[in-house]
Amino acid sequence: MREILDIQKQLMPDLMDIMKKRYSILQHILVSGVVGRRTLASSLDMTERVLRGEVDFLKELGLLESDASGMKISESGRQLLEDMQPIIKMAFGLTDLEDSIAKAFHLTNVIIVPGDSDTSIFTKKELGRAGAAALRKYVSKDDIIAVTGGSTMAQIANNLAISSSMKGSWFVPARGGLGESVDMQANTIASIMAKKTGGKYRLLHVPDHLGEEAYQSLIQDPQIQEVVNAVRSCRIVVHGIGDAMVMARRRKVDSETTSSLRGDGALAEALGYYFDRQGNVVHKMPTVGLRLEDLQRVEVVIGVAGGKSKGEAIASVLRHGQEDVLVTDEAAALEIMKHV
Amino acid sequence: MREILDIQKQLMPDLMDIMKKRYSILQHILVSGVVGRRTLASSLDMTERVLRGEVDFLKELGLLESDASGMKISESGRQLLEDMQPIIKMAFGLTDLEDSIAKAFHLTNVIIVPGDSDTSIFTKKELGRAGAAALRKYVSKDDIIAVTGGSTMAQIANNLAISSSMKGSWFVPARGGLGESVDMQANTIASIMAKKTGGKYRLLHVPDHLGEEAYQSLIQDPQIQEVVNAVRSCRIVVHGIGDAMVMARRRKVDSETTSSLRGDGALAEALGYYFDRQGNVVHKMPTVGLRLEDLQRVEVVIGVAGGKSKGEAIASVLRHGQEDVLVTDEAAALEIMKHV
DNA sequence: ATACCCGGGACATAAAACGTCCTACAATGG
DNA sequence: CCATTGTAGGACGTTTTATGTCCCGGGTAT
Repeated sequence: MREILDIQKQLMPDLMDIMKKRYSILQHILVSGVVGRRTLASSLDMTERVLRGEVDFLKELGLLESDASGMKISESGRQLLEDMQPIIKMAFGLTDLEDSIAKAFHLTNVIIVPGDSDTSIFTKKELGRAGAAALRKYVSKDDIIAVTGGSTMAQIANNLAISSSMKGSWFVPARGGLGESVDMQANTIASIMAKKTGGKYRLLHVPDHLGEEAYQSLIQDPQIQEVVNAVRSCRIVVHGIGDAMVMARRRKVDSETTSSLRGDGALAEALGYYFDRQGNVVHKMPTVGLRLEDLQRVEVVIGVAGGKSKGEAIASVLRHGQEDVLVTDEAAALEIMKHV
Repeated sequence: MREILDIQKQLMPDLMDIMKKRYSILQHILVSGVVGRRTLASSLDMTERVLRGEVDFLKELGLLESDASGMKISESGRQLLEDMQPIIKMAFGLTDLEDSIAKAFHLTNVIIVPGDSDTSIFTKKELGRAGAAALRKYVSKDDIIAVTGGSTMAQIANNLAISSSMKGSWFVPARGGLGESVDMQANTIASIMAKKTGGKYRLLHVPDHLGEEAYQSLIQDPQIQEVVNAVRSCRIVVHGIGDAMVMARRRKVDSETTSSLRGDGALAEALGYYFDRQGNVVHKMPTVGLRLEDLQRVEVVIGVAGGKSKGEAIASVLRHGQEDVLVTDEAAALEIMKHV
């Protein structure tokens, strides 16, 4: 049932907008009884002429009638409106959630896919598709795009396709080695994305668990420096968000640091930084690349994460306030709303 | 499930066309493997430029990829196409039926609503809605519209609404008294339609079972003559189609005529004429108004009838070859196709 | 009677769609 | 190896559509 709308959305992204527009016109006319064009236009926040176009169309379809005293809904229009109620609720329930989250955390765009990535592999794939679509929407020619690792990011990479708008783009890992397994590393993701889209890539080969001395000499290396500079001048960042403890375990962080994290109330992880409930940074991984302060200069920061278990973590990162776009799933979104 | 598509068809018929267009483009690309714009355009019967617009759009959406050697479908495009299969079939299965019937009987337009009017009152209402929509589509200012009686026609009248394009129209009964009950009479239907649309009407008051002498003097009456002339100069005819025997019974035709009808193989009735399987007229009701030969001059003849039981009758009338537009239901349409 | 709001006509303008042609490039077949 | 064919994509003038902005005659309520 909902599936059918999701499929149609893929083929005609503006379908929902048109549907909602026409529905709300009819809805307003229904509740108003008889109403005039100008009155209706201002109450719907449309220009008169645009409304007129729609109204003429709806009249063609026999969904509303008009005479010199104004417009009113026809019988078939009323019936249609009634039949549409459940569809509208289904279709725009998530839209309302998106708007709420966007407003609560001052984001420019929120995309929610139905389901729960924790329990459904399909939802996870869908999250990847939506993430890829979001990236495609914001990218422009010759952009530098910094990406992180993780299974969600891997899904996004999976769903990217060759595209002329990304042909000149550079994909780079946002940060160096973070101790992830190879196929989930930022380096891997960046190269896959580049291959899929026809773009180019540069990698940051920074071994994990480097001593301080070796680390210092490494970051002096001109090659490394060049990539790091590219990363810090990126226009777009796409990153995953994780639960702090889960990430610490996955990255085999030593027990001392782990207990320190726990003590500081670390909840979330993103871009190698650990955040507490209030969105404060309580720890950062020792590696090179994009620093949190660089984000202010980055034009588009896209966070992608889903699953009920990650809801609280996502809320923490959002509270830190550097995100522009969030791509998540329904289950996580509902959790996020509990923490506003 | 199908409901949602029907609703969308009502609210955004234009989007459904777009959906079909984009689907068939993807479909063609899928089966062609790699194909070029010009080749595809001719095989889809589109101009190159229009196809190009769509293709650019689909590329934006990541549903297809293109390089110098041609276009091919992307993985998400292939997946989408698969997911859409049932939706397209549900949404446009009837469209294919419509085309087949239109072609078989040389009609300019066929409209099929889902369901079976025999068993579902909802389908019957839907048939009325579709009939009203068809009439609205063909009517222009100050037309004379001749209508017949019957329950289906009554449903059409029900679904008409006030409309500026019909304000100057005249509604007239196609033929005089045919022995139907009052609320299903052509006279009644014509007056209801006029009231609903804001149009005007003239009636033909011809009592049933009139003697030959009285009949002759009646049709000499100037008032009657005037209406009859109006009827015969109508631009649009909307009529029902019935099963011959059912109609004979309903009109209380005497037993002699009934058995003669049976002997002649009368199958269908329309406009007071009885037709056999081949579409030949085998009997006509003795009354005034539109004659079958007048139909040739009528610009738009719209036949409206549904229900599995009427399928064969509809096919008979269609075979007579005077129809331009047919509005029917799925069950009848399937029966009709058995008689091509 | 009057003041107001109505739908709908009109028109200039901005924007989108479209038809048409061209160019550089890849593949294919001799 | 080259000619031929088919490809995407750029360019540009034209047509169609969408939109903003008025205005007018006609109902309606006060």
